[in-house]
Amino acid sequence: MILEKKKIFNDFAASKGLRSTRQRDIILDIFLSTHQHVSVEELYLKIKASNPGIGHATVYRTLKLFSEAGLAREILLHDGQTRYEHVVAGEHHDHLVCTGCNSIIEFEDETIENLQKDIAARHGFLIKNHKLEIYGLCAACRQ
Amino acid sequence: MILEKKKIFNDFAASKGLRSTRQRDIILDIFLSTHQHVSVEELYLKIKASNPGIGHATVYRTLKLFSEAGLAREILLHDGQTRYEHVVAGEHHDHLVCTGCNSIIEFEDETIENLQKDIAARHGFLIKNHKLEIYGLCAACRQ
DNA sequence: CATGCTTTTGACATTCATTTTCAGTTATTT
DNA sequence: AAATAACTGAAAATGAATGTCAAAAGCATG
Ligand SMILES: [Mn+2]
Ligand SMILES: [Mn+2]
Ligand SMILES: [Zn+2]
Ligand SMILES: [Zn+2]
Repeated sequence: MILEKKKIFNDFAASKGLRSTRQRDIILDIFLSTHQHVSVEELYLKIKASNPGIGHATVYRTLKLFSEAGLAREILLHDGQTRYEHVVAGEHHDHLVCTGCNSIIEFEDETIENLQKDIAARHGFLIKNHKLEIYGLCAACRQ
Repeated sequence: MILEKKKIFNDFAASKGLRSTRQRDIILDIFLSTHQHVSVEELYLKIKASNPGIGHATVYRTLKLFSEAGLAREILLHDGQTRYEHVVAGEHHDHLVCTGCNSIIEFEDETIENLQKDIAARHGFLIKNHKLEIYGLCAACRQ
């Protein structure tokens, strides 16, 4: 799984003529060790703990590369911080975002996905990606 | 229509003990004269053209009030600028956003809305609001 | 309509996430 | 090893949005 992801990135890097660097290896390792929906700052702090030398800019730049490589997906919720989540090949999901405790519940709904395709088709629109976020209170926070 | 919206705002202002000011009147007039999805900066520039005195902060503050009053809805697309659109009572729609020409197509789909409610219910989640944005290329930009 | 109290305003400073810059470092090719 | 090009990180810059605060304006009261 992790090796597979590293291979995906290496192949992407090779195809783009990118160099293999210590920083990219470290950032990838640490990104792969995180759970869903890490903010750049969270990741940066985690990286800095073991590798004090690595700078903000490099983390930002590298996460964008992961995103291009198809390893990561950028998520923009409503708190002004960009988050990244792991991409699982062939899978897609959307989010229920709790504004009480900031937790995120993932869901998939094929019918919604298909309806989106229908709507786009009806307008001659070519879908690149989409975001469906439902904001509210999770079961725990409703009490 | 416009008078009705002004009344909604006046009632809201009254209920909140807000004062009636020249600036709020002007900003409301100009907001009501715009079409969908104006960015704060666009609106600010339009306002400044006829009323050079009005400041950025006031425009930001006032748009938030319109939003609270139920006249306007905040929209956060992927360009880092907050936009506002007109709220039509009892109506809701989502957006197809063209990344080629920045145009926005609105759509409504009751089935999607209901499926969202089902999903939320299944997770014991209380919906406050949601956003569904489909990014891609409009018919014109696909050519 | 003068007074006094409270809200509002706007210039300016500040914040905060992200991006840019650029000189020094490092990876890769020869 | 030298040449070349990409990469890095510190610091500065950016840009949207918010906070500050003294002056201005709205509103209630006598
Ligand atoms: Mn997710
Ligand atoms: Mn709209
Ligand atoms: Zn919660
Ligand atoms: Zn277009």
